[in-house]
Amino acid sequence: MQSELKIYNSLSREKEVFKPLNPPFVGLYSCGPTVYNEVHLGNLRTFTTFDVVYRYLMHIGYKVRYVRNITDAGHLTNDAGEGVDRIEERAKLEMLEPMEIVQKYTNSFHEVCQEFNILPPSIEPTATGHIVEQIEMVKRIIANGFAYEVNGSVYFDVKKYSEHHDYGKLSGRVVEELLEGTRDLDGQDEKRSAADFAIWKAVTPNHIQRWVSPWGEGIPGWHIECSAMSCKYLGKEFDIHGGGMDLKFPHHEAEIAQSVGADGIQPVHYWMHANMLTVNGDKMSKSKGNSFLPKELFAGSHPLLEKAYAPMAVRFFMLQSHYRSTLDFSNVALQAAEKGFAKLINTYKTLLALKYIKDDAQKVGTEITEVKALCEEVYDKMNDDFNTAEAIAILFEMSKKINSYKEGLISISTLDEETYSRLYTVFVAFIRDILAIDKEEKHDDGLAEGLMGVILTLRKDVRDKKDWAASDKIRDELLRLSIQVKDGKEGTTWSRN
RNA sequence: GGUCGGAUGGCCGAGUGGCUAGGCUCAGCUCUGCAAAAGCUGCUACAGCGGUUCGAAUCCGCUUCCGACCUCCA
Repeated sequence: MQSELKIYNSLSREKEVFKPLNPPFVGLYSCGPTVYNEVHLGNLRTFTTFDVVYRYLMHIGYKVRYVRNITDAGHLTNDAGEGVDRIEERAKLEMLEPMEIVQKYTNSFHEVCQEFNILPPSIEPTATGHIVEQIEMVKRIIANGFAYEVNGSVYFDVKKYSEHHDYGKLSGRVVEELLEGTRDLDGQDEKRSAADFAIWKAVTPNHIQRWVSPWGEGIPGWHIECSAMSCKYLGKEFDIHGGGMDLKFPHHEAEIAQSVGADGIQPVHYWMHANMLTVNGDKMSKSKGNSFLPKELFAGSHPLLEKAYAPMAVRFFMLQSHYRSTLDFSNVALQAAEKGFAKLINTYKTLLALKYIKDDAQKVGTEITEVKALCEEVYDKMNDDFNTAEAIAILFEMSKKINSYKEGLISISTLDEETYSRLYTVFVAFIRDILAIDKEEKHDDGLAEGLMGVILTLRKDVRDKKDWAASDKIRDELLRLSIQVKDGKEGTTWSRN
């Protein structure tokens, strides 16, 4: 590949050439789910985005340590005392221990990831497993004078911090406005300013999740876990931090402040933010009631869904847009993607079965140049801030070539061996390792293969006798079982619809 | 209200100061006993109004509309 990898950095609002701190190693952190509930399709878009980032970085030769956390400590929905702890709320609802809730939805999350072909990260740390690290970090922030304790809770002092550092630089907030924007909420009196946020929170006696700290029993603040865990596993300074756009403020902004407040070092070199999945133009979210679960999608069991969709078709649908654009979900869009996806996968299978025939007499320079160019362009597109949409467009160009070789419309010998092998390698790598859309659906054992072999042999007999009625009857009946028979020049093949 | 982002052909969705996005749909053709698949051809768009420029959909300004964040959120 000729081009350098460029990443759009939310911090600078520009695409920057990616320069890792310690090549060939790359530290990648992305915010994982809070496991009080099932993840929905919108959540999955972000995880898919960073899965592709992870896969691509590895593909181009980096040794990546990918850390994606699990938030399993409950956090109050606001700092002002009357906030709800969603994990405990859920625990009461399901009459389970908070840790049972956490385990249940962690398991479910992992299952969904697997179906979506999302790789497990290198390290998947939990917030509750790192209480000590979080407490230590809070101590360091207090020691540096950027936090204060009130009634067993510790708050980050945004005003104090902003006297020395730029709070709001990631999300484009103006500190003065944040500090002025005090809304008179009850129970907010503990905080010196409305902009301050809890990094340790005292809990009421009936709260189930609780840990001992120097400030009494309580729970860690939401933002501190990512700071503490990224620091522990990737260092005080690391390469890439990702997450959904909706985490930019306050979560990521707070992370920067905490890390700088504790250690005086800007933690992240490249901030990446994945945009939202929308439904009829509105952000998909649980509170808006327009979200659905992956399992509903795969089963087609939701009023918004006209039919069931295969996980890989949905993954492809997401990858057909750029991660920084919003992507609008709709049945027509998904069905269009489904067809394009099937086309690409058919080409992939064709390619795996294709045989290269070397014949130097048939070589055509323009064909070789064209195919070589495609192989380079597809990397150029990915190097341009992981533009999967454009990369997929190139794959479709390659697809036309590959199908033409198969159909004999273009002789495969127009390519020299090196170019053909390059095409093969690149196409397979993109489908299988980078976009990772080749996961076969769970089907039966080899029985179908065997039965179809028998049926097609018998059908060939009647076809040889030009008994088209019998031949078509077999084909029509199989079609009713969603099996498509294709009579090609090289014999008959079949596929599931 | 503040901050930021977006408006692209029948639909989805990239991108860009002048050169084909791509997919889906539709029409036609080739191939085929017929289908399916595949290939080819056609359909040429960038919200509106100004400005900069030899040239803008792409840069600047204004207008309209939409969204995100500002509270838990991927």
